[in-house]
Amino acid sequence: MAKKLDKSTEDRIKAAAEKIFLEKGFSAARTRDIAEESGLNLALINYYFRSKENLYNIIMMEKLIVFFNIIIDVLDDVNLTILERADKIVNKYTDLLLKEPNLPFFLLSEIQQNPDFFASKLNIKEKLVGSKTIRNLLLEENKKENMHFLLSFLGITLFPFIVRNVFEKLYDLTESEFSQILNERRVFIANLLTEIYPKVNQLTPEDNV
Amino acid sequence: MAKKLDKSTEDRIKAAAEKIFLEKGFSAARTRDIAEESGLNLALINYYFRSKENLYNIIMMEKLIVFFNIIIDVLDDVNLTILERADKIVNKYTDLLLKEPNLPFFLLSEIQQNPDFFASKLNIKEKLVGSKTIRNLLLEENKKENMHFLLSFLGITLFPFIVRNVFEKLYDLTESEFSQILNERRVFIANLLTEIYPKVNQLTPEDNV
DNA sequence: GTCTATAGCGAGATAGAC
DNA sequence: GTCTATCTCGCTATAGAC
Repeated sequence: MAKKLDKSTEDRIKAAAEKIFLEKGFSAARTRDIAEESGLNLALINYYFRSKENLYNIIMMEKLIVFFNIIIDVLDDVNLTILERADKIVNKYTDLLLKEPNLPFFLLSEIQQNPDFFASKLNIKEKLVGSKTIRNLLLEENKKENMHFLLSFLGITLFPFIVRNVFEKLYDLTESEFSQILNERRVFIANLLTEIYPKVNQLTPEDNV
Repeated sequence: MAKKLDKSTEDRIKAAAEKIFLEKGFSAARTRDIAEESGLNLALINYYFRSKENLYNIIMMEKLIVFFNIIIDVLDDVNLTILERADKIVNKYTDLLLKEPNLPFFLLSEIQQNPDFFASKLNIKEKLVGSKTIRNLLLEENKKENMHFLLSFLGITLFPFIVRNVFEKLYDLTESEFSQILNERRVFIANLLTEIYPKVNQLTPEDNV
């Protein structure tokens, strides 16, 4: 505690860049926007980070890690049942994405533009696909069913955050009204998963408690 | 039939622009890319469409209509039960998005950058929120539950197309392998909806058959 | 380390020949 | 209508004073 209250110049640039890149994406973001947002000077961005692209990559890496670690950290926690793990993932994503609404879209656009780079970096792939739970899911005979379940679970959890803007505009909801829906959704998803639990139950025999 | 086999210059530019904009988005797309893709000349883009932005808007409008009409057209079809309508929507989106994988992301990025413009244009909002079925969903006392159901249904249906690249890379799937999963998913979703049908059933009393 | 001024280039748009 | 050549501007990056 009691770290420096006023952030270093480097941190101020990073914070500003994070905001701008997450809002606009790489191409539409201008280094001038970042300079203005940080209250600092254009030249300092290159002094500290060498180039716009380098700064972008640093932020993108950090965000990829934050995002995927939510799943990675919980996936093989054998102290929890599958449903408890699912619940924990839902809650952690809800906490994160209420704070950083632009995050899913930011990561998607990066992966969209640069899929091979995404696959090779950060050994996210190894950690995810190498996890015991995922291996169980994918090595079984009903691999396809498991893939559908995974897509559905993540869809139910993440899709509302991805289309947040669309729904707010279509239904004239304020940000805080939609935030409330997203908060309530933790329970809705938990109930939904319980209802279809027999199905889940079949899918990961080794892991169930 | 027997329309001109070789498309007009205008159509060739539009086709090329569609491809490039859907791949790269507005900012990253260059008019030079579009010229090259069409096999035509840079100057012709401005001759026919006046500006990059104008060309982009034309394409974006068309795509918004195509995308939202899938829901709008089926929503109030009283000849179908709610489940049959859901099924039809799933199948129509699957057909469309197998052909145009970049479409959801393209529309999302537009709405992300320009939410107010999206809301005001094309009276998509009026058509969607004005539909009898949606009004029933939203005017009831259990409005919140219905919103959750809608988010879940669309999430299960559309999310796999949105994260297509991510899953292909993480699980080393070819395009055609994932296409097969998406095709099989029509049935998976139909079954899932049947399982949770009692819930659906409560939600739209006026409409059920 | 921080700033101002500017170099250098890439991209959209257009003039003008055919 | 279609092309080549070019104008112009806005952006990233950097030189150089403090």
